[in-house]
Amino acid sequence: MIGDGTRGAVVADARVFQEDWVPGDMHHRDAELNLMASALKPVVEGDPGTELLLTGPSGTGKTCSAKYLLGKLRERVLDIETQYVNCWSDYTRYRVLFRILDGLDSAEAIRNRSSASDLLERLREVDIPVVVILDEVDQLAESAVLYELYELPHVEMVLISNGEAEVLAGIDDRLQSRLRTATRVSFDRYGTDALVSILEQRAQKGLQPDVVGRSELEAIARAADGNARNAIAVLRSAAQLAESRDLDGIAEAIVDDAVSDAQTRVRRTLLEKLNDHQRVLYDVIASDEPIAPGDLYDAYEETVEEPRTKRTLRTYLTKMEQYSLVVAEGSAQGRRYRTGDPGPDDR
DNA sequence: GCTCCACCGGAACGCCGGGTCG
DNA sequence: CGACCCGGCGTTCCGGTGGAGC
Repeated sequence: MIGDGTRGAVVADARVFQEDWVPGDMHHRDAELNLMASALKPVVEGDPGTELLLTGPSGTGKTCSAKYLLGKLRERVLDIETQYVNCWSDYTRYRVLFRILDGLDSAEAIRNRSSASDLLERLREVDIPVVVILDEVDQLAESAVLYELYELPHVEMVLISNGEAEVLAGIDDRLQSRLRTATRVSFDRYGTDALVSILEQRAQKGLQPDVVGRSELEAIARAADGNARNAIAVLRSAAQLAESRDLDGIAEAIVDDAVSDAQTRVRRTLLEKLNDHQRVLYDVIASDEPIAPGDLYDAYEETVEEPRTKRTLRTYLTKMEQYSLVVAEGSAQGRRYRTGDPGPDDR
């Protein structure tokens, strides 16, 4: 097998199970896709369209639908650019603009000493329509950039967030009122049947023939609670577990193990994103939960050689809370921290 | 070719207002 | 009310970078 080291007895193409994989045809999101397509239609004809605002719980196909639709758009339209930005990792004005230009310009056109204003100017000079997906837009620290992008007539924004309130909370009034005309599309959790059909699609593309049956997929779908991302992650874990155990298929008995394996994988991935100080904080909480803020800082201070200040720890804890690695309960003196479960719910 | 310096983004952090529990 | 905690905001510091001057 040339150029493909991913084949095994069970897994045929591991790429299908990666989070950013976009299927060739979307299932169960026809109504949402139609709404989105009609909002983007003027853009294709060179007119400004209305901004799109996609909301709904995680794992309901918001990102996938947006990427899918923009992919289709690029197939049909020559003079259009699309770009995906995840505001979770690119949360500053500079990084958002850089990411957008990154997909448009040749890389060397962006000099490292360019300021954010330079980048905005460069984007202003682009002479074809640009459709930008801004995923997890509520994570943006400098939301003023949204207004700057809105002001560019040839830039069309697709904003994605769990809830509308989260988006509107951080942005200034001018943009808030203008976003009232945005096309809103809300995504609901998938039903079990829909999840099974999504899993079937992935299995057909990513697994060897006949290694998993419908009843196993149903078991996985039921465990996923309407969340396609989780369902696919569990299927991936199940396939890898089956392979490592030298089985020739995915039996229902393996599903429970696959669920916890997928959770472990998520947690490990998140923990790897923490710096040393944040990791110490997590370990302190894990070893002595629930723990009061004062005690947490004392324990941290004893462990680390050059401790950060309390103010910085608060910033760290907020971040870890957003990852769902940490849960904070109560307020003021009643505050307690404990470890959380990254998984079904949002980060 | 080398050094110095101006400038950038981003992290750390001090300050402080506001909220809340005991 | 007092002690404690959170988080927004402005400032400072630092590493990276590349151009000016020698």
